[in-house]
Amino acid sequence: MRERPSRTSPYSIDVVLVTAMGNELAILLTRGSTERERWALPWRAPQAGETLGTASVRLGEDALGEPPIWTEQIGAFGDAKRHPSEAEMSVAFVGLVPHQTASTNAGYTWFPMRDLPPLSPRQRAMVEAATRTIQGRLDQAPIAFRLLPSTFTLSELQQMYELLLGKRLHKASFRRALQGAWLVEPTDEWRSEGRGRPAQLFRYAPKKRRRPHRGVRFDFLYP
Amino acid sequence: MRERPSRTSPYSIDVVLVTAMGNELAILLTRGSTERERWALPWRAPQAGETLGTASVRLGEDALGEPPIWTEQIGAFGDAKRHPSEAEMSVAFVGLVPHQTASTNAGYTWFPMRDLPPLSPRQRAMVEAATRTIQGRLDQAPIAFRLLPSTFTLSELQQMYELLLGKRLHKASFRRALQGAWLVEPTDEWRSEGRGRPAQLFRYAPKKRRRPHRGVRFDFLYP
DNA sequence: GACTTTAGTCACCAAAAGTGACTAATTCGC
DNA sequence: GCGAATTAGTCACTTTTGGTGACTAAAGTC
Repeated sequence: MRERPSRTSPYSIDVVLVTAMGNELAILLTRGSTERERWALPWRAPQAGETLGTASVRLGEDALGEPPIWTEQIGAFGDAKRHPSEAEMSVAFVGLVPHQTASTNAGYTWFPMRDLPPLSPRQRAMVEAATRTIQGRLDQAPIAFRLLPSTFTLSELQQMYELLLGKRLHKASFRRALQGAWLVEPTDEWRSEGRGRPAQLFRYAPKKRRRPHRGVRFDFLYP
Repeated sequence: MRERPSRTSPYSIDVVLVTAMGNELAILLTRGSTERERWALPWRAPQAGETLGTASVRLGEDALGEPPIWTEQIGAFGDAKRHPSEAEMSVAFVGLVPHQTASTNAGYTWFPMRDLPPLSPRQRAMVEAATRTIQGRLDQAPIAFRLLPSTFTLSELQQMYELLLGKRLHKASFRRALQGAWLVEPTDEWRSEGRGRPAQLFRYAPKKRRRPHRGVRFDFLYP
């Protein structure tokens, strides 16, 4: 990403690295030295012998010292013109970073998602699409678990889901659904955190389960 | 798509055009004159002043004489190497074609999805991803309605959903869900089709509806 | 020890989905 | 014409899932 090819690259690969910081989601930005000091998502030009997926992983490694724990392609963005590169088009990925490993290499900074500096229109669109991708995959991939430490309390897990979904959940309903899905198993550790009853720690340990067997749901959003 | 740029293009834009033919889904292929007579998805190199989305629509127009009634990006494909173009990477779209307009321009042929000729690995991956994209959007966009004529019987609609989902649905459940979603309204026409009671014709006429208000669903697929 | 705070569970109700059986209206075979 | 077959449309019943408030449990605070 640092070295700029002499000729403008036909497309770029960008990554939206997401982590949970406190009660907020945060994404990683860098200040490109050549791009008028503007903040930008990490990106690079495609390199020979490298697939799109491995390029996105390398971007994460360059920024954090280790690869994101989960990545997924968001899509190709070519309609919003402006981009830190002058590439006509960009392929974007989301990557999840557990909070422990959220220390960055020099030149990279976490920004709370609610308060981002100005980005190029195309990268702004990527951040919005990243949120939608995460929310859409939330019940198909262990996204919340990847953002938590390996053991966690059920309240922490619920707070993570609330953060990712952007809405409050009812405690009993959440736990009932969780139990039905056989996704967590209790450890024999408990954690006392200030006042209140200590909470039992759980780990992510999915078990085989009969596929939920549903019919059609017409969840149309528009009138 | 016909004219080949002198230098290999950095990427291509491909489209998976889908229609319903009889009891099967079909996709549109073309036999590129320069690519060893192999069948391929319609594709073209990016052109100046054209966004990705409009390029995919133009591909549909070139093949069918009119644009697909609905398109959506599937994603960028760069990992499977071989492609009719020698582009390193391709951006793929799905497009829906109503059955009435399924007549093709010269050089294009519909193939039933269950029985496709050999395609390049990358385009094969696109076809599989197109199916997943359609199934994933089925309850968020009026995909089934776009593949049917403007009026249809509820049995035809159910058969379309069964085709797209690849599984049988229960008649009463299907209709109950449909009614709850306020998606169709009856016309005063009936159609008698061979034997059996004539069926009432309906049209797609969504009404405003309160958003279904659900909690978390953990539909994890893997053990 | 009374009060507060957080964890964890329970019971009840409402909504949604699964299912088989029923009635209705037509064509087919005779 | 008439019964059998076929397809459409609806109903009633059961099971499952989700929403919700209230309850008990175990810690800290004063």
